[in-house]
Amino acid sequence: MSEAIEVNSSPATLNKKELARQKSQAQILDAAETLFASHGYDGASMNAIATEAKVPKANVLYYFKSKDNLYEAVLERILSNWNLGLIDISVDDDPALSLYRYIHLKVRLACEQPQQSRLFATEVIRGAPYLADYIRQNTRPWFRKKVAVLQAWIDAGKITQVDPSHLLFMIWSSTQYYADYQTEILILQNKLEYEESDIEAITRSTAQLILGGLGLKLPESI
Amino acid sequence: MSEAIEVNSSPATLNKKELARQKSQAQILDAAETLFASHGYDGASMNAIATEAKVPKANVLYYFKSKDNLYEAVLERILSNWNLGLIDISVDDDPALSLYRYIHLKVRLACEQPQQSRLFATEVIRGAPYLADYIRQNTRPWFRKKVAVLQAWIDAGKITQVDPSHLLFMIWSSTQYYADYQTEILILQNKLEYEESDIEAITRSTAQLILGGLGLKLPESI
DNA sequence: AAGGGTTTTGACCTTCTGGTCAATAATTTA
DNA sequence: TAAATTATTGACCAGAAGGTCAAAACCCTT
Repeated sequence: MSEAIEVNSSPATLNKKELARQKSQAQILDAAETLFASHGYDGASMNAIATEAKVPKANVLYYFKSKDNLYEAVLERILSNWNLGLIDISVDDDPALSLYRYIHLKVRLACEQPQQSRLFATEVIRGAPYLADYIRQNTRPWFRKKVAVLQAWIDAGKITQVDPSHLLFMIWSSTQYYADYQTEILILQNKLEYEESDIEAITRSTAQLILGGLGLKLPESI
Repeated sequence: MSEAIEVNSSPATLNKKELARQKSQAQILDAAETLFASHGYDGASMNAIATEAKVPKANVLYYFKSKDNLYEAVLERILSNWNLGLIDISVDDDPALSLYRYIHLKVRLACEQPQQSRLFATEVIRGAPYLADYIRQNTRPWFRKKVAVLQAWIDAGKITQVDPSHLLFMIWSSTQYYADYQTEILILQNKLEYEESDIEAITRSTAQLILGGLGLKLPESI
């Protein structure tokens, strides 16, 4: 991924120009995220994004030199947002509790920010043209560390013997599913939208199945 | 010449026109499926589809009146293909065995026909503009029957008490994930493609976790 | 062999695409 | 205040989009 649009973060220079720039950029990024997520890269036109952001199209191209560039900026914002709330698991942690927390976090993210998850999904489905490098250089090392942690838990007899990679994939899939397939899920359950109680119910059921499969019980103190 | 033979020969009138039509249509549908899956609805142009199918663009529009129509035809072919291989579960079945078989089938479908799964995914992510009706009228009744079966198993004490809907979602997600996120999974595992042995390994791990979460063991006779 | 219907195809149409640019307006700096 | 920067925006461009059409090629019937 090439360089992002620079975001001037020095709080000292809070003149009107900086304010306008940040406001416009945020508006544009929000609009782009919405439209890229719902219509895909090609389905979201610069015109539609500009209209949604309530700025002229030429203004969008003034801040983000090209559509590619804008798309990259949206992806980067999503990834940095995801990394912020990331919960880590490590060898000495209690498996049941830390896995439960990780699942809870992922479910909440999926239900509360489904757009971001969906945009990520469409990017990967297309073959990850923009994210392949990121995954190789950032996600893979992280993934391998977590696999090692899970393997250590298995070796210590803390959880049932199971392929750690597939365990991680199962956690990712079963949580992300509620974002990506939201439309189908809501139709099947005859609902209009997720409620706060759904997040808890989904977390509980998902954690129950996965932890159960690992020979663990749901942690009592939540 | 051979009029008497061809008229009543078989359910398919096998004259040259019919053959050409079926061959062309199949070529076009194949090409459209490939391109819709990899580039999305808007990303796949009629021109590209025609080139991939090795027919002139006007020919594509002769058989399928519009892009919308072609897209619908592709979706319908996928759904009918999926319904063909569908394994049903019913109350009197053995939970472990029938769930294992269902998971196995889903994993194989995901690994061997990832395109179809991905196209379905992008359609649902976009809000299922074409499939919402189908899901409401076909999938939902089927879904509720299966939920009832699972609930019956729970009531009979055959499986652990868990929300049946979420159980079904977990099976769908954890299998479909290997198609939709194939790119990411292959990068993380440093592989080029799935092998036959992967299908077995994925099935085993997935089934082990889900069945374990239900208080069941992997069936020994597979 | 002739006629009627279907299939094939290149040329063409309109609309929309991402992107450019020069003129103008606003703000900061000197 | 004047000069220099930076931001805003309508007009515009070449190319690609989905779709139309009529002439030609093809096949089947009679």
